[in-house]
Amino acid sequence: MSEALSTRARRLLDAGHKLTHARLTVLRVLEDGGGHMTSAEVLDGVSRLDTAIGRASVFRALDLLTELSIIRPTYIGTSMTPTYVLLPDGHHHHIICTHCHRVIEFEDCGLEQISAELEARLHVKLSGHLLEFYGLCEACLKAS
Amino acid sequence: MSEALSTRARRLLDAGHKLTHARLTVLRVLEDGGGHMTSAEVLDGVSRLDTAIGRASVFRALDLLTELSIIRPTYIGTSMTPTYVLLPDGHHHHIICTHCHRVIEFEDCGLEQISAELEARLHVKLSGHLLEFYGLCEACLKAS
DNA sequence: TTAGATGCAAATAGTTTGCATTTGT
DNA sequence: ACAAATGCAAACTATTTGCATCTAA
Repeated sequence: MSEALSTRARRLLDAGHKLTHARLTVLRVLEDGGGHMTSAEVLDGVSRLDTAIGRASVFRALDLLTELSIIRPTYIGTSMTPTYVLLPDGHHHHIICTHCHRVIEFEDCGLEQISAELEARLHVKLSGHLLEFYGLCEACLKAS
Repeated sequence: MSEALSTRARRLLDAGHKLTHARLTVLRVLEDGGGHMTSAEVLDGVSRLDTAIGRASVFRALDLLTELSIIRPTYIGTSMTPTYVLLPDGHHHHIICTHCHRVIEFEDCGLEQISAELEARLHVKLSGHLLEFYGLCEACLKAS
């Protein structure tokens, strides 16, 4: 492990967790996959890189990454299983079409200010956020 | 059904769905429960009101309500099962403590403006949103 | 060195399904 | 009247667990 640590790997370390092969592999799969993957896709990607990594470790890694606000499980569509979204700089924003379940991502929107205000007012320490809008995408809007 | 329809019931009708006993009961349980319930809690509340309502219908109702942006499944804590949140006026905002999983709700924050801007720019029709912040609550912050 | 993390496979539990029957409109 | 929704219970499938072993720090 002579190479520089990725920011996310560093956050694991800083929080007192070990940088294990399983965890780093899950992280890599999420990053390569664009950070918008179901657990099944992550499991698949991981075992493609290394058959020896167990399913349980993948779930444990996903839980840990969630705990650290590095990823966030969210529901897209009707499926009962979540999609994990990377929170690149601690945040993420998207629109979910409630009809075709397409996801449209968009850039930031000045939530830092709200975040700072909440921290001051409620005495909390915020590390990230997710903003989801629901509605009809252009195509479904036209079709309706 | 001579009484006035609740706004939410009306939305079901308007979308072409029937106002069945099962659906209305699920809605009522969610409303009475404060709109922050796991599927287990909803199932429990429903069968408390009417034993005859089947589990499957509850899940089907939750799916439908989600489709209509009346509720939104979200992950609190580490549990694999979602918590359903009512989107009272189409939106909801909360802070989730990543350590103790406490949920702190807060009031609006001027997202209507962003919403309008996105609608214009992306040609979509938005019906609601959910804004989640992640971080440490006051208690966990002090303890750390 | 040693607490923490892993892999395995069995156990669990939450959700979905198929279909005959009932219900809302 | 009749399409839509229901209840049932069986079938599924994703996730979790317990534990002996291994490994990162």
